[in-house]
Amino acid sequence: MTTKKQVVEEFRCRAIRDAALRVVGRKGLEKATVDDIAREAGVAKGTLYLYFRSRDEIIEKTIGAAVDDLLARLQRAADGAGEGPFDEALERVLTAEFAYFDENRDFFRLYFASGEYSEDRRLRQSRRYRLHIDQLVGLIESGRRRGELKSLDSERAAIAIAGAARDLILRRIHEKEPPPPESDARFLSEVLCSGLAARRVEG
Amino acid sequence: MTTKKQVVEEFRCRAIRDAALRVVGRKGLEKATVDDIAREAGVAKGTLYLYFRSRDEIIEKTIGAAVDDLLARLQRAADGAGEGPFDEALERVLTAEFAYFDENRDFFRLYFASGEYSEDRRLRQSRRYRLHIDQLVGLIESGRRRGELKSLDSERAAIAIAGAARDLILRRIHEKEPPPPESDARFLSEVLCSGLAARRVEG
Amino acid sequence: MTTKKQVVEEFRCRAIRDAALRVVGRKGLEKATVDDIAREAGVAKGTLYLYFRSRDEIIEKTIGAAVDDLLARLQRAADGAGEGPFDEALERVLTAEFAYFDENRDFFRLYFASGEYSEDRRLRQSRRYRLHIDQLVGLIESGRRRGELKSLDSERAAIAIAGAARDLILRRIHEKEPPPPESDARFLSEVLCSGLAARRVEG
Amino acid sequence: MTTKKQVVEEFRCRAIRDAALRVVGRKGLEKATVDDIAREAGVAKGTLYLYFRSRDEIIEKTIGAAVDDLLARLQRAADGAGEGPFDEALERVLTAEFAYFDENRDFFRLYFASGEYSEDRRLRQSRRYRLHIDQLVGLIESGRRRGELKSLDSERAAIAIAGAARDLILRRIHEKEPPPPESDARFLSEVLCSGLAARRVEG
DNA sequence: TATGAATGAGAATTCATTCAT
DNA sequence: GATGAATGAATTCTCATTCAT
Repeated sequence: MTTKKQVVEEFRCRAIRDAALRVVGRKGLEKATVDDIAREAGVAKGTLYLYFRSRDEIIEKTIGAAVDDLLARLQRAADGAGEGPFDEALERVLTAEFAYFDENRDFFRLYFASGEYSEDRRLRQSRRYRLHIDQLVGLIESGRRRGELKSLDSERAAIAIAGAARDLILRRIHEKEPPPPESDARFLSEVLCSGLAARRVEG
Repeated sequence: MTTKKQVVEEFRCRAIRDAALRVVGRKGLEKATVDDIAREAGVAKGTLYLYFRSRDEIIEKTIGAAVDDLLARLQRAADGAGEGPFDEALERVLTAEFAYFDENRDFFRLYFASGEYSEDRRLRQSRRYRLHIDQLVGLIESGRRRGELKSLDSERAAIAIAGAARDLILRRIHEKEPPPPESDARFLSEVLCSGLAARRVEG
Repeated sequence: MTTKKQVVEEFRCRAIRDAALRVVGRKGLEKATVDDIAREAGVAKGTLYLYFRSRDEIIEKTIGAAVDDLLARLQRAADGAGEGPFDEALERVLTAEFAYFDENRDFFRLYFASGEYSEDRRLRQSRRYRLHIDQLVGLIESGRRRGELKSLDSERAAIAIAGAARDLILRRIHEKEPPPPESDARFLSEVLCSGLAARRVEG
Repeated sequence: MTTKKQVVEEFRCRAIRDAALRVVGRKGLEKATVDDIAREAGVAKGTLYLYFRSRDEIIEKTIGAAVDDLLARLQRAADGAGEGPFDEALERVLTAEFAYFDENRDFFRLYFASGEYSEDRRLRQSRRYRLHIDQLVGLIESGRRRGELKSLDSERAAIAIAGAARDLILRRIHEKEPPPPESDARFLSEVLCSGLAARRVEG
């Protein structure tokens, strides 16, 4: 059973993480101070330490929860696309990803900031990146099983897709008026599926 | 004429930047202290301030010089590939990029770290990113002029290529025994040129 | 209403200023470090920064508060002397000034130290000096209105009085056994009122 | 005999002191760095240490030489006035003092800065202040011997005169268009000789 | 539980002094 | 003698963490 205590605890934790997300989005990962987060959350500094062991844990869990959230969305997009052809499924997943970043610039900044090197953090975060990659691998594998795709190293392909998407997101963020998410998603999906090369009739 | 003083100055600056590069690679962008850098460079803390105005300037210039170095290498790879077919030129550029990161794990870490969000820093660094993108745009445009490539938004394509390469580099770094640079380069070049989809005879 | 928080804040600020006063008295204006002041105040260094923005602000406010304190005392002395003859009023003001410095050697040192040249500091402090001068001008003007004094440039006179008093204070500080404040006050008051010249019957 | 070496040495020392005087006048006693002084003097930093043992010695000797210079001028003014009546002699000395400061704003700043508290410095400088006071004492005593002045504590009087003059100088410095030196000198001389009080026929 | 004042280790920066050239 | 690059101790300021209320 979930006690009232646990409910309150979870509520507070989320409020703090949300505040941290906003502050990190605004000031960057290392520049976000515990003071900033407490003020943004509307609680006293000491309170943070009732729910988290350290500043690092706040940052860690904030990034973790945000990435989990993104992955869940992408998963839903991929799942819903379960049976359709690969290129449409991919397009849908990418659209979900682009749209998510458009809605969450703060999150985006944090997401990229989280790439900042730190041996410890990277190791702890890499599990999430793996999940993201595994989603894409699953999508590719299922396309291959249906004969839609070439036989290829699906993990390498997944990584390439994730990276290409990431940089397109970066561009979207910097642009005053980014194209609709669907546009970038279709573009990338097409390049990836049919390539850049002009079609030649296969001998 | 280049005076002796200027030579010494440039030499010292480079030594300090090299030290900073190693320290940042080891400890991360924000964790690298002025003490660390001085110790690594084998000079006194005050000496750093003879050549740089502040810690921030050291970091800035270190990243800048390293990225310039990479871009110059990539440019050489692309230039040398001037006349060849697009897929080979792309492969050569990507090989150069992958090889560079293999040789410079420290730099790699710094390069990704430099993605850390900071409005100021990002803006100042973005010029270099643009140069990288422009290189790829040039490559694509020349492929298109020769009729090798479809008509497409070459900037979007360049960004996607850069991102895909970046994440493959990431994987290389994490792997104990990454495949040779040529392998990843050929893989990505092929995916990008001819797409993931199984070949179907058109119409 | 004055909240408890404000009371505590004011109390702490005063304690820090008092500590700063002692340290500056002991070590001089520029030699007084933040560490010194914190130690003297019996608080941690960081605490100072909860109440003051910078070392400079501590010094500034410390001098300012001390001078305000002196001016208030002198004003009380001058006010109390409101109706009496000029020479007695002046004597009372000077006695108050001398006595104040006797009680506050530290302050005295700081007061003179505050003369240290610094365009900014001087300008900010000059308001207080003006108040001091204005007090004396008021005293002189009221003496003139009562026909006790010659018609003269009362501001120049006030400045001369302030300066003369200052240097007598300096001497008091250096002497092992200075004469009672009343003695110097009477001396200066007499010189200023009736002059150094032997009396001649005016033809 | 004065060797060439000594001539060069004295020349260099003076050049450095002059530079120090200007820098201190511009930046204040504690803010004037060895770098500043060397740059102003047009020599290398190390050179300063060939002629002075430390920064402190430079400051010390600079102040000392400047004050000696002033005292010599005042002495000349007082000497020249040897036989005249006291009030005229005093007026001449004060005129010389005011004029000197008008010509040397940098010096003035330094002179006041030198009042900055520092037990050591004060003691070393006090000899010069004594000389200044002794000059005035001499002037007063000679006036008394001629029956021009009341019988009074001539040292106290000398100190009061010095202080009054100092603050009038301060005012001159701050004013855009100070009155001619003679004006302030006459004013102060008159106040001091015949007092502020309206003349009453002595019963 | 919640608070927020206090802490103090740690970071960046300055500058008097030295010393190899 | 003269130089000025190099030094590193000393200084100011920041901020994660604690703890008495």
